[in-house]
Amino acid sequence: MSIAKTYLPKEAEEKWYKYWLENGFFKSVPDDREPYTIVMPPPNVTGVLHMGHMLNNTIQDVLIRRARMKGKNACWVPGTDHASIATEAKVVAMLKEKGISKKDLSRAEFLDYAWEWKEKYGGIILDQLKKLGASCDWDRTRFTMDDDLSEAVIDTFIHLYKKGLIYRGIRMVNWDPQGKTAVSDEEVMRKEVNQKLYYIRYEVKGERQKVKGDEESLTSYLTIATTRPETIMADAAICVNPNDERYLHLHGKQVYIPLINREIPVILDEYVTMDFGTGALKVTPAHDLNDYELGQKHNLPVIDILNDDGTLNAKAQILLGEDRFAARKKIAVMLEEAGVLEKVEEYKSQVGFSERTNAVIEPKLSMQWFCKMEDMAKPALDYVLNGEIKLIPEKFINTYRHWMENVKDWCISRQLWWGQQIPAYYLPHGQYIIAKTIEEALELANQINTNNSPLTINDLTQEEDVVDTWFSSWLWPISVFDGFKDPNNADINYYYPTNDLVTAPEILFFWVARMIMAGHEFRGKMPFENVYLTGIVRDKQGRKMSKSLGNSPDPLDLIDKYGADGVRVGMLLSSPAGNDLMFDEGHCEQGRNFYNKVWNAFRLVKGWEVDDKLENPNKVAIDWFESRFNQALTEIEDTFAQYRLSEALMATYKLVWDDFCAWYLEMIKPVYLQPIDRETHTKTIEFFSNILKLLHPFIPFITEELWHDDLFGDRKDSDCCIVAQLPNSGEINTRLLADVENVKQVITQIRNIRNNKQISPKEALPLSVKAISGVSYLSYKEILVKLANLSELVLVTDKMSGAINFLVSTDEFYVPLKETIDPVAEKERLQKEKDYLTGFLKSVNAKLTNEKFMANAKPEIIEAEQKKRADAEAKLKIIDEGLSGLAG
RNA sequence: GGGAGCUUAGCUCAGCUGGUUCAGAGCAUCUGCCUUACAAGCAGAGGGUCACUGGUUCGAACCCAGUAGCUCCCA
Repeated sequence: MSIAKTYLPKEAEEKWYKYWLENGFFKSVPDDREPYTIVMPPPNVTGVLHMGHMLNNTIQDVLIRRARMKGKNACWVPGTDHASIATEAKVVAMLKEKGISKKDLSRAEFLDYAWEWKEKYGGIILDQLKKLGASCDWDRTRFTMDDDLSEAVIDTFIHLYKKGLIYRGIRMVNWDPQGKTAVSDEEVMRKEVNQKLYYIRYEVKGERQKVKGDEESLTSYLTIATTRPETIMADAAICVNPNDERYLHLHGKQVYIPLINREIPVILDEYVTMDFGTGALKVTPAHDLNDYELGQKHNLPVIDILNDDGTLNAKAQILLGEDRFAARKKIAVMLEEAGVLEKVEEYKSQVGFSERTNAVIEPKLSMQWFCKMEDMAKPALDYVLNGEIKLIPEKFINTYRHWMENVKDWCISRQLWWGQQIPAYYLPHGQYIIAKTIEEALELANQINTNNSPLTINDLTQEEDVVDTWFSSWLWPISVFDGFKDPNNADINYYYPTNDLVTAPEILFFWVARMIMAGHEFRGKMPFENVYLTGIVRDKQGRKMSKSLGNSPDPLDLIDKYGADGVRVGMLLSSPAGNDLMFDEGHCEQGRNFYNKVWNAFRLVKGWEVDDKLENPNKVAIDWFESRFNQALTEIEDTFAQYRLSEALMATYKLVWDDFCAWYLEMIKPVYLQPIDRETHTKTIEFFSNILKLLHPFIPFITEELWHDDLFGDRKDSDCCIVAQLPNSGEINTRLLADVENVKQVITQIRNIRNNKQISPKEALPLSVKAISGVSYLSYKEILVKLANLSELVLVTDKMSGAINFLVSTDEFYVPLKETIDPVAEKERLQKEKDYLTGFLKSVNAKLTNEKFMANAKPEIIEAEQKKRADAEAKLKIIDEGLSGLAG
């Protein structure tokens, strides 16, 4: 079988992914092996693959493939979450296109449409992950609204309610007027926005008569500054700081709200910042969290002038039905016309946006369901603080702790239909029963029913709201293994707790923390051991990649262009844990170049003819690479253990490109068209096979493709790289490794001489060595002769004059050339080196003659310094000889 | 306003408990090569007052304090 000149990723990717699936290599069932489990953070069903998913899932796939190759029973559970707000918004939009309004549909009808939508589009993102090579156990694919998972959500709700951890109450919530639902604090993104600060005059009651001239007008008006003039109709008071001398005369007064002339009091509270705006704050309890608290304190009425969709209602008295932002513009004009708009300033402030719909969040008072967090947060914090759960990188522990120590109750209700409907049933008089079914609720209701006639099902109405999507996903590591339905089943007992969770720091709180809480609450165990936090994928300018900015490449296009393997390498190359990744297509190119290198190295080896009569001239090279490979294996193992994936990849990259391709293959490569000996050939194939294994987690497709080449002999169907076992590290001959480093330096020096003197690589050069370091260069003669193209290598004991010379370690090398060397330049070079060494020796001596150093430094440090001194002295001696030789 | 973190080569980042020959890598750059595995390549080379200022120490990129700039989180 011959091999193509270039690797064609597309074909290989389709072929091998299919092959892996057919052979069930991704599947996992509990057995005697040690499990290694990852649950995929379920992407949104509405989502399409973006760069963040690419990074996240590449990392998971590398971890899972590696575990599989280490003999563990690797299980990667995929799935999606139902994303209630986002999905509902999509479905509403789709219906709108069909000319259907959600209002005209019953809940059941709407849900039918939603499920239809989910069946059609919900699997797209998972299919896209397959293109990346994700080796998930697809048979385990779960969706947060699957029957079993939904049942788990309802059971959990009931469980927590019974424990007193769920309650209903009026609270100021983050209202999304577009999604028409409350969202949690964590779903509000704050952004700095250019706004306007309106200065509005409120007339002071009983001061009107005095108006004459500017000075007096100061007492007849009170000016406030606000960014939200459309809410003045909801004002309940004006608040000033009691220490503010400017307003002493207003204490106890009343003012009139402009335009509607409603009378409100001036109240005093130190909460008000005197130097912000005018120092007078309009208090609007219904439309601002801080104002609400202030209102509670001062017993102010709550006047809510906004409808659920953000338009003004009858309580506003004016601008009825106008959207809040339209109303803002209009009221500014009205205020201006009324002569009460003093000025308008540009102002930057933080505004909350809904993460799901991007609508500006409206603080709104409403009846919502809450989950108490304090008791659950405590143990969840402990898992992380005592190290049972490791956050990688550790710097996130602080953030985690800060959040858990200041946790607020979780608003879990959403005014939507897509999701699990809250199992609360209202009785005619407003009491409610929490029960799994309406029948159960009815039974319970009749137990407390004081009426003579028993209640019927028709008397009960179920709560309209659904629970927050996170109230499903916090159960994910348990529910995907049916840990609620069947708490003692084989899967949950085997796979739980899972090993690693790979996710983004942005959801450390509202997902990771809550999973830990749920894990503790429902299993008494943490849900995972390690949390690997990836960074945000940003563009070259450091901007977060997003659809709206249009700065994100389509991952599938990238795969098309560079191959899945290339993109995987590209994602991993510059992504240390927890650090943002400045994505650059150049990295994917580097990835492609890398697997291309592997491909070509393979072509070289494959092209060799074997001659059984030949002796093996490459024993040293083989021994060296074997040691080097084992050394690299240890390093790679170590970096993986620390979850430094980009470093592990780089170490592998260098082992393959530098050590194997650039050095080893060059050392053993036969002269063109000449055959190679059997032993070297066999060994090299063995090395190559190990390299493929080591590379597989990073570049699974090309390694599988090469694995099946007949160079490796016949393979059974099940003999695949994906399930091959990683080699164990063998002996490392450190002496040999160190010697070869010297030999490589010698070769580099000679190549340098060629470069400088314009000598062709084809012209063989003689080399003499005066060695005192103990390296036996003759044992590396084959390598030196071949890679430096030497005509001879001789050991000498005397200095050679008139030859180009260089030092490696403390050994002196001479290349006699016909061409005479320039004594001036040579002298300069030696003098420079001498100056440097003299300085260096001086600093070493300074340490060694320093009593405190000798007293405090560890013995091995002192020893090292002594060796430095000896080496420097030896080198100086050689250089001095060279200098005096030139002088003479 | 509160909290956390960052600042090392042109770029992206390593640098473990302060101490191996003078701070490392990859990419990019420069020089020379179409040397029959690979120009998606080969062989070389250059490039850093470790943000700044002080302090601790025999010794500081690393520890401490302050300054400046940046990022994130919370309000």
